[in-house]
Amino acid sequence: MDKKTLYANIIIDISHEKLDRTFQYRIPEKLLDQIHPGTPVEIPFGRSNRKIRGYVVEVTEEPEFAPERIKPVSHVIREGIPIEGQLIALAAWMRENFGGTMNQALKTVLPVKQKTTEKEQRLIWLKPNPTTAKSLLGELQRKHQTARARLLEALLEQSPLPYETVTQKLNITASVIRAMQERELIRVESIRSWRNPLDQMKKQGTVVTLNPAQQQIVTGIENGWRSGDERPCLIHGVTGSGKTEVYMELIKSVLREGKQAIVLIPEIALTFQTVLRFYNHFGERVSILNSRMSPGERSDQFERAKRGLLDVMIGPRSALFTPFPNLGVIIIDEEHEAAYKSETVPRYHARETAIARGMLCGAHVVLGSATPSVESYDRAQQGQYRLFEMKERVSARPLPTVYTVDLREELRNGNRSILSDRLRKLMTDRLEKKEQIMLFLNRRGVAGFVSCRSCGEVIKCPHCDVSLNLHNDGNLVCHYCGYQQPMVKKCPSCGSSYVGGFKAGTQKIEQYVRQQFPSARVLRMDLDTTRKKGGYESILSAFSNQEADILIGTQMIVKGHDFPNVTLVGILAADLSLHISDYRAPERTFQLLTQAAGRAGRGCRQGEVVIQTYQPEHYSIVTAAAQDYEAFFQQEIFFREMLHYPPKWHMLVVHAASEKEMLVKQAQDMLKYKLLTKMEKEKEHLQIIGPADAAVSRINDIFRKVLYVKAEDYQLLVHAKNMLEQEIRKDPAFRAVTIQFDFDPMNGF
DNA sequence: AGCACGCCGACT
DNA sequence: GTCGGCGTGCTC
Repeated sequence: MDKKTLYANIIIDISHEKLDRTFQYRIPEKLLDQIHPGTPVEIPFGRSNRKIRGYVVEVTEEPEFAPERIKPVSHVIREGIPIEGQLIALAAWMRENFGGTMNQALKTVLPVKQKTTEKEQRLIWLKPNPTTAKSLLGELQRKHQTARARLLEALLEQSPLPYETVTQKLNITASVIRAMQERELIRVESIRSWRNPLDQMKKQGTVVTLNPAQQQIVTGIENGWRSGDERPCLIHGVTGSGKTEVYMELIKSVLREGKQAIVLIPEIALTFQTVLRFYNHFGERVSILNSRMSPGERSDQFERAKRGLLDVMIGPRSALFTPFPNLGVIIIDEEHEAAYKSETVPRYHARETAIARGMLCGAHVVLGSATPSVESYDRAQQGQYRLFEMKERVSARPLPTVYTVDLREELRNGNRSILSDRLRKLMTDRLEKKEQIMLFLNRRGVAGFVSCRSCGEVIKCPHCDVSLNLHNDGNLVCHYCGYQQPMVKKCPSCGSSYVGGFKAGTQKIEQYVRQQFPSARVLRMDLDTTRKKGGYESILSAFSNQEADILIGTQMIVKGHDFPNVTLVGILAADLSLHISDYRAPERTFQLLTQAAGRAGRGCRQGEVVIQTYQPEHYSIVTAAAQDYEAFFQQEIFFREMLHYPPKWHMLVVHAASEKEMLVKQAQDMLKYKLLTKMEKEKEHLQIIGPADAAVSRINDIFRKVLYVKAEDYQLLVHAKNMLEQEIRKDPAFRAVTIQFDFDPMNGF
């Protein structure tokens, strides 16, 4: 095979919007094996071929330009890969492993260059004293050097002047400013003031002492690091076991080596208390990111990190790309959270990406959770991660007592209400004792599954083992394979005609609770009540200040908030989240129940938890009630293996969307055909399912279909994706269809 | 950003 | 004619 000429797309190391794109250069043969995405190179640029630095972003065979006009790369810059190069290399890794274009990956990793924000100010000062300046002005006017005279005159009036005023209002170009600087007529000074999200915080300087269990874990992890063990560490610690102190201790030891730390947390857990704990420890050298910050504010934080003004960055998924020059550790708290998977292209998983970044720059990765993802725990079992267990709550607070209530039995006993007898009695008791209660309804993602109220049986797809969804046309549909059947009239298991969907929402529950306990003060927290700005915080702080006795809510009430006075948690319909049409439903359910249960008894009093369910025998519920993660995991991994789901197998979802339904169908059929023909050899290791309608098959008149490809080997799916991406680029038939890839999806389909 | 190019008025 | 300043447009 003859050697093709390769080209490198390169971004220039200059911060100016006009140059914020790639330029293409030829790769000389002798540099071929040294040039990869992220490599810093020197290139000739512009008419004068002045030598400048750039970063390789992509290597391609396709010249996007008349080949004779493409200049060659001069050479590779050797001395250390700076942070930009690392992040570009990371972007390339993300593109390869999660799909999309290099541009999309770069936009995710490198924050868009901000135009000079209000906070960045360059000032121009008059250098000579006014008398000399005046005589100079006369001279300039005599020589008709209009631009210089204009600037000098303005400066005599007022000095300093902002750079922008000078260039825009006075219409002075940069070349004039440079020339005047050289002749010592003016002085340009840039002041950078940073917006600091933690400005008003007051440091309290607490001293944290670790208990023996925490200290043991810190020592264990550090010993591994010292002996060169580069495997990620997974800390499995029950709620309340004090993982945060362990993180802080690990961060301290990394800082002692002059390195920096990133702490990822789900956005919803980024509370004032959490941040304050870190701030008390690390003071001014901590910053945070969150979704409410303006682009300018965010890029300020990145800029501070890059300039060595910060040591610790706390934030959601995107904080992973903080440009620390010498990153030492990445900590991912609540590593099982679905929020770590991006919903936009590239659909990367922060956990995998963190591990990739760790490899690139030699940083350690620490994962922590009370309910580790099945993926992570499996890897720990396989020895790919080091596993650390924290089984006790701090200061030996007992775990709550958990009762499971069978709602079918309640129905037989004539109780059709939302509250079981046991929960009602316990609620009355707590209201008398002036202790607080949380009622939890895990109903997110519940889209019309059908179950028997009498025996608990859920109508499932005979091919996919996920629940069927009731569509408006009266049919039951499987969102994995497209299987359809008419709505059942009777329960196929027990013959009862009491079958249907579960409809109760938080509003209805609130009404009922108010009616049952007229003297209780009730708060409700769901999408409706938190939509208003600050609604979320105000409800939480009201409950925290004991302005209410009962808090009713969805998912969002169970994530990481400590209410010491809560001693009773009621989970109203635990099996609701079991029936999302998603293979992760049992895992999600176990996690939610465990988290909800963990809310009870965080203070000094023992807590109690009531789990109401139609399926008390389901392993997710049994193991959650027993607070036995290990048992849940064993059961779950067995099913995953048997049904070829992640982490034992891997899954590539191909989404196609278009305004024309025909085109979507054609595109998916074509992609399936390509998979079958272009991967002849590997075909037997692939399972191709679909195409089928997406869970929401039509949004705003855009039709959507999905195709599933499963394989035991992740790399085989990457290969399949690369092949399909190439076909999509080649064939104009795909122009009118949007195709996206999603590996090991997290959020239903 | 930084450079060349071309236009324009001023000076010899 | 030529010189230097100034604005414009382009950079693979």
